[in-house]
Amino acid sequence: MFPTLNEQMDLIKRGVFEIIPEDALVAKIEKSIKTQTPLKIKLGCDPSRPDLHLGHSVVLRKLRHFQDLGHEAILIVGDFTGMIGDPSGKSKTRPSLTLEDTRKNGQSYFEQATKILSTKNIKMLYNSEWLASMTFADVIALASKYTVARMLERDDFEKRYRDGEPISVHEFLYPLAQAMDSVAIKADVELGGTDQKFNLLVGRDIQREFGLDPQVAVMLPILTGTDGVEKMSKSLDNYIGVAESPKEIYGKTLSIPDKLIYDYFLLTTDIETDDLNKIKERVITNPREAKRFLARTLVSLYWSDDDARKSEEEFDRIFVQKEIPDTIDEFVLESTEKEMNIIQILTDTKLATSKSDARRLVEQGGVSIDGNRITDVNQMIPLASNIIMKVGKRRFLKIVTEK
RNA sequence: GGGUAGGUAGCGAAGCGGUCAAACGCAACAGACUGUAAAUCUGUCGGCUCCGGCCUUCGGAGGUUCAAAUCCUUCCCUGCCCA
Repeated sequence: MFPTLNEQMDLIKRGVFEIIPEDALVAKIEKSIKTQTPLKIKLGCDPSRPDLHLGHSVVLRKLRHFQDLGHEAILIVGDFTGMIGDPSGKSKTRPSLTLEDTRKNGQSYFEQATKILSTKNIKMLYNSEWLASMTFADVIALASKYTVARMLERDDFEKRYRDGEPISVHEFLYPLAQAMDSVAIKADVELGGTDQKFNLLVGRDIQREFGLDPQVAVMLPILTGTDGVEKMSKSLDNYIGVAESPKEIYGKTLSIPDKLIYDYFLLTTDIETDDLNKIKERVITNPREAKRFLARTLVSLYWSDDDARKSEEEFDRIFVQKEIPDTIDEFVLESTEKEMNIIQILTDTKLATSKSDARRLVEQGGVSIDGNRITDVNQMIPLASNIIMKVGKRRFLKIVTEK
C-alpha cells in the first residue's frame, strides 16, 4: 500500500529546506509502513489572508506529496488564533479578526487549496473546536510551560524587542495556541515555511509535555516574490495568485527576475527531476525561453494547456507587438451628449481616481484612444461609436455609449 | 506609580511660529528603452481649478496668535529607564 521508505524520503525531501529531526521522520515512516497506518500531516492555514499565491503553494505542494504517498493531510484553519494575529515575519502587530471573518476565509482557503491538494485524504478542522473551550486556568497552565526568555529566542520577537517596537503579550500566546493544535490532532508531521521554525518546534515541546510523540518539523524555503527581493506576499503586491486569470499568471511570471526561474520550477511546479537539471542550463543559455516555459507551465497547472498557449499569444500581441488584447472589458457610458471631455471619461470609467489623476495621465502621455495618444487635457471625445481606451501599458477598456 | 522620548501623506523619515500640501528614501503611477509587467533612465505622486489660485491634511479635542505640523491645555496611543 505505501511506497518504500526510500521512495517516500526522495519525494519528501525534494525542495525541502530542513527536516527536524530527520531520523524521527524515518522512524515514523517505517512504523507507518509496518502498521499500514497513514501519518497525520498538519498544515496551519492563516485565515486572515484567504487569497492563496505561489508562496503558499510551495508548502501545499509538499502536503500534496505526502497525500500522494498515502498519508493524511490535516488542514487546521486558525479561526481562533486568527483573532490573536500571527507575529511571524511581521514587524508590527497584526489586526485581529472576528470569528465570522475567519470562518468565511477558511472556506475560501479550502476551495483554493484543493486546486493543489487531493480531496481524498484530507481533513479540515477549525482550531476554535478545542481552543475556544479552554478556560483561563488552562491557558495559564499552558503558558507556564514556556518562558519569556525562550519566546525571545525567536528572531522576530528578539528583533522587535531590541528595536524598541511593541510586542503585545497575546502574541506570545500564538505559538502556544498553534502547539495546542498539534496536541489536539496528534500531528506526526507539521509543515511550514522556514519562518515557522520556531512555532513548529514549540509544537514539539508542548506535545512532549502532553505525553505525545513529538511531531517532525518539515520546513520549506520561502518563495521570493516577483520583485526578486522580498518574500512573496499579498501586502507587498509581489505575488502570483493561484486563482488569478491565465494572463495574469502568465504576465506576472514573466516579470520575475531571471535568477528566480530555477527556484520557481523547483518549488512551484511538479517538473521531473531530470528536466529540472536541464532547466538549470537553459536559464543561462536562453533565459527568455526558460521563463516563457515556466509561465506556460504555471498557467497549465492552474488552468489548462490551452489557456497557457492563449496567454502566451496574447502577451506577445500586447507587449511585443504593442497591439490590443482580443478581449477587453466593456464600460457602458450613459450620456446624451455627442462628445465628452477626456478627463470626464477617465474619471467616469474609474480609469483615473480623480480629475487630478486623470490630468496627470494625459499630460504624461499615458492615455490613448483607438491607438491615438491624447495629449490635450481639454480634448473632447466624440461618442458616436465605441472607442477603445488604453491607459498605461496594460489597462484597456472598451467604451460603449448608450443614449 | 515615577521619569523620559515620541505619534507627520501608503510606509519609513525631515520639519519645530509664517517662504509647508510639507525635504528625502521606499512603494505606486506615467514615459523612454527592453525578451518581460524585470533592470535602467526621466517625470509625476492630497483634492478642486475659469491654471490666477482655492480647499482639506501633520494622533483626537479645545485654545493662544494677523498667522500653528510647529506654542499652550487636555485626552488617547507607543518606546525606553526606574519602582
